[in-house]
Amino acid sequence: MEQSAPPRRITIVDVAEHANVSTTTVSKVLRNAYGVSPAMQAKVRKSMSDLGYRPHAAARGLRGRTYTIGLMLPDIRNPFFPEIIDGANEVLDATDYQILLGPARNVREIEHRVTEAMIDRSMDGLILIVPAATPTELEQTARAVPVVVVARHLRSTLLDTVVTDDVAGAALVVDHLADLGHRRIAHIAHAESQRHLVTTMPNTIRAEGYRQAMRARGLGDEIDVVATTYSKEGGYLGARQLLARSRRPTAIFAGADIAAMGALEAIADAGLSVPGDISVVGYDNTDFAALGGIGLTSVEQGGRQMGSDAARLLLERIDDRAKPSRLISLSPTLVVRRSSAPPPR
Amino acid sequence: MEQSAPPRRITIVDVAEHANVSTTTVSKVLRNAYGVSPAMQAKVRKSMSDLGYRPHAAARGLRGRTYTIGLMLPDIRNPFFPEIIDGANEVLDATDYQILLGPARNVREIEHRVTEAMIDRSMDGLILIVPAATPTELEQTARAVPVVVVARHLRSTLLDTVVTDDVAGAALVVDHLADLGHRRIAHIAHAESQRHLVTTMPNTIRAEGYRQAMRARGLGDEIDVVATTYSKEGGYLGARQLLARSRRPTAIFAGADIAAMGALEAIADAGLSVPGDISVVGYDNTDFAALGGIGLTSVEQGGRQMGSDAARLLLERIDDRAKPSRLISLSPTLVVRRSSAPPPR
DNA sequence: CTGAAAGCGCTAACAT
DNA sequence: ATGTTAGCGCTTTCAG
Repeated sequence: MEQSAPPRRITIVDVAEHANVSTTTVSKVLRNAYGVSPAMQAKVRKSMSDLGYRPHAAARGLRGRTYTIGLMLPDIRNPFFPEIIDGANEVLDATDYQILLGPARNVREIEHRVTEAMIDRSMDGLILIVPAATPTELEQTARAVPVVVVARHLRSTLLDTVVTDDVAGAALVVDHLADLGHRRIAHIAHAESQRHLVTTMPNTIRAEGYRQAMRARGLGDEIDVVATTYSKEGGYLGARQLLARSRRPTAIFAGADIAAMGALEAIADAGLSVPGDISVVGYDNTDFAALGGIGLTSVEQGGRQMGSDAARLLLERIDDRAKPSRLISLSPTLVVRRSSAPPPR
Repeated sequence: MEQSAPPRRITIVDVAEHANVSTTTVSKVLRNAYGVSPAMQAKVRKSMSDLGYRPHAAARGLRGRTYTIGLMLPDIRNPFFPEIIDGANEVLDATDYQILLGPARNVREIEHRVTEAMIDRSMDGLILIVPAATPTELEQTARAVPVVVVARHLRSTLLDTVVTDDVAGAALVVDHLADLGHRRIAHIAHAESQRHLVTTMPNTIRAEGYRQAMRARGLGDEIDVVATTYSKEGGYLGARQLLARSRRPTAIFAGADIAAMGALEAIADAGLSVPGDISVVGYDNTDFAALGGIGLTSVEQGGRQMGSDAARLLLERIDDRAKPSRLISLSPTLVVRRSSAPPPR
């Protein structure tokens, strides 16, 4: 009942009084700024902990930094993104920066709203995971705040980028399956609604990589792509279409593990076995792929690495907005498990 | 190359000049505050859109609100949480509030750090999903900022709560399996490391509900709980232990769908079939449970509902911090699918 | 109904 | 090496 009024926050002024110094000195200690004697340092720090002082990030932001990094991701249901986030946290944990997540729920408008919200809250930098925005929009954002884009194949002087070589990743899959003797290798893709994004989105590049690799193996006539979405439902529906073909594929390459999950369901529902009747290969090598009975062959992108690289690039750009932009491209590897084997007969 | 200096932000002052009014008026329009004539309203709004003005949330926060709501969740890998988040967004989308997520990575210290970070960024309110903090700590937090706790069985005058009846949920499962003829019904629980939290955490209450229900059905002697974690790995390990029993259970009740997933893997690895050899029931009714081949019987908690209720409670508390606290308790239901059937023979 | 002016907690020139 | 002081963009008394 005693709805005790929220006790007034301890401010820099309280600390200054307690330590008998000026607020400037306290501020300097706070920022580890140059020009404070060790003695002062200690005295001020003592006052801070005595009083239980915590800097007010929002207020700091009005002049300097908020020590906040915004991470936009398309949705929170895709198990690949946590890897990236873990990677980013790995480097940020050691700093004063705090990550806050903004999921875009796979809607362009929401992505836009979230991104603006982050800027309006004066975050120090943004990590954008597979954003659906146009390159122009992204550069616009990058003009307002340091930005690192993850998993979009674009290059700009205004922002840094971290990607994996999706063409190579798709080729790994096709080559692996072709080496096993498969010819009818189908691909479940994520449909791209934005026409101008075709050259920069990982899903379209993965599909294109699949086509190239098929041709390179002399399997151009067997190219078979169904475009749904990278989701359990998408994989399920895609696989159902493929299984209904008169000449059924002997192998399915799903553009994402989460879609492979759906495909596995559809295959089971159809009374077929993996890999006996049909091989399945995923992409992302999420922990689900590794687990027990499934044993999904999948492409490892190095999500943690992408995340930590992104965080590092961002920190460096925050410290020096003028530094030349960088593009980090990681090479994928294939992790072979039980879901891929030679075709039947 | 033209590292054009980030164009200065449009502020309330620019708008005021453009509209030939004072900043006060602009501020009032911004907040829909009382005492501005319709004419003024229109004029100011026009200037705002002409200039592309966007309020600086961080600056607003220094005096009033930031229109930001922080949502802390234990981890982003559990597929149940997105439901809650969707529910919360459902009500918040219509407002000026923006949700930002802070994952705690299942570590108490990180949860604490995240929560403080949200307060320091002067968020207007916090939604805490299954926090691991003690009731005292939670009340402490609630003194600093409006708080709604989701999925902890606690009652406090300082904060609002949304829960489901976990005792009833566990009973639904036990009764269903017992009705099918099962006697050796085992439970995979999430171990509680914090002793004092035993009475308020959903996992412990679910386990206790299981015990009660078993006794009520005269199956007290068959009670069998393995405590691992609510995760794929936890379910896998738990099921392996259970399958190794000399008298193997004929049914497994996993405290969360994600653990049930692991259990299903372990059962498949052991060469057993579901539900032929063993029945499996989950909790949370995540979309994974519904999908295709799996068809997992599971307890529906109404995650979306929990999320939207939480958001509503929070908005109301933000508007009136003195209003009496409320506890919303939802009743779970059982969704029966193919993974549960009568025991063998 | 509208405006002037004093902060919110902190940083960054600019003194001293 | 330390202190004074003017803002950052906005809200909010308090006058008019």
